[in-house]
Amino acid sequence: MGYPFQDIEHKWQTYWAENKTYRVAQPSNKPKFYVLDMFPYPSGAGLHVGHPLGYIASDIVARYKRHKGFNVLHPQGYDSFGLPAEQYAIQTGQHPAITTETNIKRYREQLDRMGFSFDWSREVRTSDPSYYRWTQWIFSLLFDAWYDKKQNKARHIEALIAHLEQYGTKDLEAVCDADTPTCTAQEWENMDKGQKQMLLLYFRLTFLAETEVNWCPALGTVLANDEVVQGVSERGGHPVERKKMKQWSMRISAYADRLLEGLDAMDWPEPLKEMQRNWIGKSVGSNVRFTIENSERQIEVFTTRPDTLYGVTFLTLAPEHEWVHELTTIEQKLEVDAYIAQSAQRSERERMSEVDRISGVFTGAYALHPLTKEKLPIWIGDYVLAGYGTGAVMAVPCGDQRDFDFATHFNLPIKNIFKGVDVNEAAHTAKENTIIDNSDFLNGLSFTEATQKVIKVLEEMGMGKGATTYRLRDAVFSRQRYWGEPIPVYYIDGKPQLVPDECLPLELPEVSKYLPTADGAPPLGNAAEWAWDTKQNKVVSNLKIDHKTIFPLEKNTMPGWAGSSWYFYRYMDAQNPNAFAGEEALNYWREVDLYLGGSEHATGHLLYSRFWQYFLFDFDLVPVANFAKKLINQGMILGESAFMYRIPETQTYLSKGLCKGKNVIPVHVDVSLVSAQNELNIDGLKKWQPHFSDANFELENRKYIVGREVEKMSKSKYNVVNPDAICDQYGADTLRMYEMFLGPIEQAKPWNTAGISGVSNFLNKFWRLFHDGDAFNVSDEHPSKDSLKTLHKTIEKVTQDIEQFSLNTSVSAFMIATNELTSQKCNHRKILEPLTILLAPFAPHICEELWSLLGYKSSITTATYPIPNPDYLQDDTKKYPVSFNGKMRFTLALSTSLSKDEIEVAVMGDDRTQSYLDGKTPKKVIVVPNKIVNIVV
RNA sequence: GCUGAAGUGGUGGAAUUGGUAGACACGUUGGACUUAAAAUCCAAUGAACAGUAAUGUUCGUGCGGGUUCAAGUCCCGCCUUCAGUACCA
Repeated sequence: MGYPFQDIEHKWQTYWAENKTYRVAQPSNKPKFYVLDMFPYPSGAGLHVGHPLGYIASDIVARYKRHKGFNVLHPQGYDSFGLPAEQYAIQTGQHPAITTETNIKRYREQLDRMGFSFDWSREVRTSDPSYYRWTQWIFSLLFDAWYDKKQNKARHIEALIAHLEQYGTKDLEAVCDADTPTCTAQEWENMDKGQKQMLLLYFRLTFLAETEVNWCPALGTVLANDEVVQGVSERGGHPVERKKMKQWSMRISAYADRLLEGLDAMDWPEPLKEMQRNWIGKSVGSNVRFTIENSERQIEVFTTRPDTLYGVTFLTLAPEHEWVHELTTIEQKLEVDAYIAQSAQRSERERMSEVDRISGVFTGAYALHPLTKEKLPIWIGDYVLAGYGTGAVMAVPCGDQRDFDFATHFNLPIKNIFKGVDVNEAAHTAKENTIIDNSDFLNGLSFTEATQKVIKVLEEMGMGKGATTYRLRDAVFSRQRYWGEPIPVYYIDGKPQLVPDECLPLELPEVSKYLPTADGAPPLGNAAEWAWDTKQNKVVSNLKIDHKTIFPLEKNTMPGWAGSSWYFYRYMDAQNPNAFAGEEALNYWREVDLYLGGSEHATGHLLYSRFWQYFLFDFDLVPVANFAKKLINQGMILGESAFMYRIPETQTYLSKGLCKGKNVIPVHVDVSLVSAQNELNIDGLKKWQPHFSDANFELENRKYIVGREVEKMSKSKYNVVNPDAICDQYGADTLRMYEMFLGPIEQAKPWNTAGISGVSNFLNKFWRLFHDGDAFNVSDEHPSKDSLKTLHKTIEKVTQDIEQFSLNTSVSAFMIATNELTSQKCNHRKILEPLTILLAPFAPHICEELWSLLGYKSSITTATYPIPNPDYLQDDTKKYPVSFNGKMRFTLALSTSLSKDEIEVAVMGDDRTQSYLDGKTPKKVIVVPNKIVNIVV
């Protein structure tokens, strides 16, 4: 029988909870270490074995650092605003807060069973008013801020107002978007309050604007770009369409450059940084203006290849471009209108599946080339996107493949401007080693030279200038949902006003229904009390709205990423009623030292959080701009789904081996009904879902064998493995070690219990080593040299592995050590003590028990981490490859303690060496740094 | 298409970063204990060939080349898988 893990685990979990063992002292004179997991959304399905992978790894580091003498902050909490609880509320009428509370309770039970060392006194929940009060506060801060490009930081809006009073919008061009109105100081002074407010909205870091958004009719809400996957909503897979709406946005684009440049210095995984770089998508080039024939208008295009300006043969505008209607000639009008209507109808999804399709229409208008004054036809094509650059391109068919295809398709001219390059078949897109030709003053220049020269000439002419564009869009911040943070804003004559800071939190009101209202307003429109009384400074009934002192409140709520963009600071000082975190706490903990989470958050949470941190840093509210020193992406644990195979239109299921060449429909079955050998438990199946009771099964070798496929773990695929079941059968320590043993932490892998007995055996063996029957049995004698060697080798290896985050190999190191100690029959106290502390981060319960059997109190605070003794680490011999006259012949074991002369002797003394030497005396023996012994005869 | 990661036994995965490939574990086979089973312990286990045997030889890290005394590791060219992204001018 194995060791009594159930008793032990229960005993210590109770002990830790009662003694508040993991509560963190602050401040402390110890060095700090902050290790954090991305907090979970508490879903109704509970935790599956995939969730804890990262938590176990971070818990191991946290426990290790504690033993190493660090003051470790290792908190946990819940990202508890979210769509599923709201959808459940819509279906059942149960308040999302109740659903959330229930789910959190379940999560907590599951987490506690795995023996995590979280300091629960610092728990945060994003849906708790005492928490989202500060989310709202940061929103207000962003509202009262603008980005000063000259100082390259965010500043208070008062500084902008001062500027406007003195200079108007002069010198602010670089700060704002192209469509920002301009004014003089005088004009500013003459504006009324509302007009001023509207102008300021063009500068505020969170602002209200008419934006084209991803509208999901099925969910009744707006989705962020990263919540839309392949044209359908990430959650639920509903279709998404483009729609213009008045929305709150966050001016993340102001930080595009800093977000990009900041990446270089960060210790985050390179693939993740690359994803963020692509997402920000910086392109350097220039804007070029083209005068329209017979018009005052100029069309501005963005290009990354100004050097190819002489290769332009036509212009293409996006169908949504604002001047399309104005430009189109009467003859072309019908055709153009039809094209615009048709492309507006095409969904994102269709656009994507028809990438190859070339479509477009001529407007009838012409532009003039800024240098040659040639007439260039203006076309419309949906390969040009309204939302990127200026929504217009200069088409250079010889240098861009899409322009080339478009030109070929519509028989437009193609002009070659590259020396010695054939552009009859395809465009020449390479920049390097290309010489510009046929381009007047640019002839003979390279890409770089030509680019610089063209931009200079265009700038002198006033027809263009160097420009940079980003793919990164401002983030839409409004959601038409109930279960989110209320936006602390009310409206006077449609102009947004902040709810005063001292009145926060602005708490979520009760509503009669969680659906949008009949007239399409968000769910908060259903609230009876949702108006702001500016006299009393409180929420009052909607009926009292008089637009004099009582005004309507904002009905949108914040998106899911709002609360998760700053939560790591709240853990530092979770109970503080006066600040999001106190100064003392912020200056002590500073930033997260190690952050663990999935790479799926690369362009969402991790980018938005960086944005907010830069902003808070600009306002001197946090000590560092970078919130996480080191980041590790743990790989996802996938499920191994099981399938039965049904013959269509029957209740007959074929065992996997019988399906060959037959038309069968795979049907998911619950993985808990399947053995490790893929045999289906048919009786269990019939009990699981009664409609299988009259099914027929065609067996092979009297067994029904299921098919397997690796998929994401999900309730609907019946492939979820609950960690509780593993804890029941093997214990939490085994689960913890097995999840680490599965492979490198960063790697995605399917969950498979095939190997778990190996880890379980190891813990039992380790236990038995120090037990005689049921009795604890250690020897106080001095351990043998071999045992000490085993011990110190293991200390060194495991310590290195934890530092390098190679936790799978450290589990192996423990297994090797236990095997060696077993064969040495070593049960010495002096071995067990350090080994227990070494193993404690991985298997805390069994180690606490052994530690107390050794006669000590809880190891968490009393034990210090062992240090390897180098005396026991040296091997007696080292193996060197030996080469003769530069040719390697064989490997020779040499004592490490030998001097250079002695090495020669050792070489000479070896039989095989002698036979190679063939009686000759070596001229010299060279020991080179890479451990090769060279013998020159 | 672009960007990134990865391809090693029947399986999960090691390999001190250029130096005995396959650690550790699962699985499999054989053995011990047992009336029996479970549990536990011991041994073998990349492939092929030769040998009664100890052992020896050859081949082996997706494919094809290259550098080197020496390549899973470095270089060049391919193939495959996974992830992100996509008419981004």
